Amino acid sequence: MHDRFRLLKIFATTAQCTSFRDAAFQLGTSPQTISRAVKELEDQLGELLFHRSTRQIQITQFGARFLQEANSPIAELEMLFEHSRPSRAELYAGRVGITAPHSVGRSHVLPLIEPLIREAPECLIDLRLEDEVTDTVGAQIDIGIRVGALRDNRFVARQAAQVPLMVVATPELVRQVGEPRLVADLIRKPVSGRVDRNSGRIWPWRFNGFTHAPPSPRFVSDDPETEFQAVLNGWVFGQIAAFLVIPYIREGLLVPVLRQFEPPPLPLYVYRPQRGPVPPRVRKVFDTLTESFADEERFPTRV
Amino acid sequence: MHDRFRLLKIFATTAQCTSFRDAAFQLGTSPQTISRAVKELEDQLGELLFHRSTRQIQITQFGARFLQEANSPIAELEMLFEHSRPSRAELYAGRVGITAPHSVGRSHVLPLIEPLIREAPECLIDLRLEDEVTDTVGAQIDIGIRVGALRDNRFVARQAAQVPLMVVATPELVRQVGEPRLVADLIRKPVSGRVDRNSGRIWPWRFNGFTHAPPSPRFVSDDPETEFQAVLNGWVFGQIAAFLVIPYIREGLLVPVLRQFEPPPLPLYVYRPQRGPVPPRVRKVFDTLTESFADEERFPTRV
DNA sequence: TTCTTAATTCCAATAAATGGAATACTGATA
DNA sequence: TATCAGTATTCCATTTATTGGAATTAAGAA
Repeated sequence: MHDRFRLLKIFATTAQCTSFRDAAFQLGTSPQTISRAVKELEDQLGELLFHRSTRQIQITQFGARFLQEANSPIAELEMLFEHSRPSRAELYAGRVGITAPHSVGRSHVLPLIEPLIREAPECLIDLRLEDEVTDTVGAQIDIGIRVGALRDNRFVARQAAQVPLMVVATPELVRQVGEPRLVADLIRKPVSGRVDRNSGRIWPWRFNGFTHAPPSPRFVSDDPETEFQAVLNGWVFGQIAAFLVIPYIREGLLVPVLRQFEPPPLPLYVYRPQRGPVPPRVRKVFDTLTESFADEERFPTRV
Repeated sequence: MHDRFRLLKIFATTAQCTSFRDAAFQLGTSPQTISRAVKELEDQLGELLFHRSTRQIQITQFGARFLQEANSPIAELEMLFEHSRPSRAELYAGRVGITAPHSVGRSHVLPLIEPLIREAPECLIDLRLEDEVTDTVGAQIDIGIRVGALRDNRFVARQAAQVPLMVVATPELVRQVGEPRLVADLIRKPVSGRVDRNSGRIWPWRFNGFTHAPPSPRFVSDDPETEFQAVLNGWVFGQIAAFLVIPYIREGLLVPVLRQFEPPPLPLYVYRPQRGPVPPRVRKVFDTLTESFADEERFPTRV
């Protein structure tokens, strides 16, 4: 028996009992175990703890003193484990690190977690917006949100929503340059392009079954929202995530075009690192996020 | 791994290291063990303790806080075991319960342990004088002293000295009634008898190869020293333990008779309960006692 | 890209804990 | 006085846990 804490626990309990048998019953074990544990503790301390006959046990003077000294550490250690395991009041206490792309994070994650902040005020949300996927380990990330395929298999990922890509422009722009009817028509229209921060290359536009690299974009940025702003300004056609454009389409500020060529929607993943236990607060945020993303009201995927 | 203390110890050590491998080396174990222990602790707490990749480990925010909280209990528990194990200064601190017959205890044990009390002032000697052997368990006895055979085998006993039995009387009494030349002569002399407290019967005198029950003792007591006092008073012949009479013989206050029939000396045992560990102070007293009893100066066995 | 090193998992060997049966013993009772 | 009931302890076989080597996976450097 090498578990010092258990040894102490057994000793402390036994000290309150009239026999080893009682102690065994209270601890849900056998008298043999008690006998062995007390003996082991005695050997470790080099002192007798109980005078014992078959009819009675009596704590030693040393044992009584040791019991007094042991009580505090026992209690402290128990507190350490009990207290660290969150109880109702602070079940959700602690930090939850979230990483998300700027586009999703600023406009949607924030509103989504608002009820959560009210419901669990003990919970500190640390939302880091970054489009590059550098959050593998060092960054203290509990939950990640990404649009598109996840290459890393160390995550447990859940597809929470679908993100259609829509080619949009302002009604004015469409009136000026005409509405494209085929993808090939885009060649003659002003279009935007987005630069992949990692590779430095311009992302090709996606369509149903094929891709189309804008040959001569009129505006290029590495930031989706900046690109979107260019579209809103009426400068260019852009292929933009549905959740960004749908509110504007509904208000008539943007019009979608080439809808029959719309590509399969991109998956939106909510994921978390696979290893280690999942604290309740993290699970709570994770569940809240996935539920909220599935809510068409909060996260529109259709016009 | 159920040893919470070890878990904490591993965690605390690892928190100071740059890798699990380092921690394993410091703790004299393998990286597997570290990995498993940290994982186990994480599972018990429901929280991640280290962010870790193959190249670096980084303690979690929760881990850092937990480390702070854990430090005190770890230290306390270590103190409990370290401190309770006596260190130089108070190696001999604590109580030593000794039981001895009145005759031996009052006159000889006290002087024998005198140097010990000076040498180990931390040590509390609790000397209980009782002739009956009732000190089996409840009485907090660490060391016992008995003259004669020990029936109980639960003791580890050491024969520390021999106690010859001598038939003595005052020179005056011998002059008055004549010196006995044969054991049978005792029938016509005044003799003492000692009552066994347990059985209530009078002990027979012992001689070399036979015993002799005093047929008509002139004085009887259940206390050896009272009996001895009667002899000193010149009332009777008595068969008395050598260590009591020798000083008086040397001063000429008593004379031994019938020496050629002297029985084999009784063994004097120093013993201690077999079970449980032997604290240094008990061993110290035990050794001091056995050594002292073997010292002819302190415990005379020959005239 | 490949190479090196670390964390982790798997698995078989080793070590430890467990509880039933037997033993030894105490205190009480007939 | 002898027997009985109840307890601590030891022994031993079974079960359980721990350990470290080998293989796997991954991250950072060259």
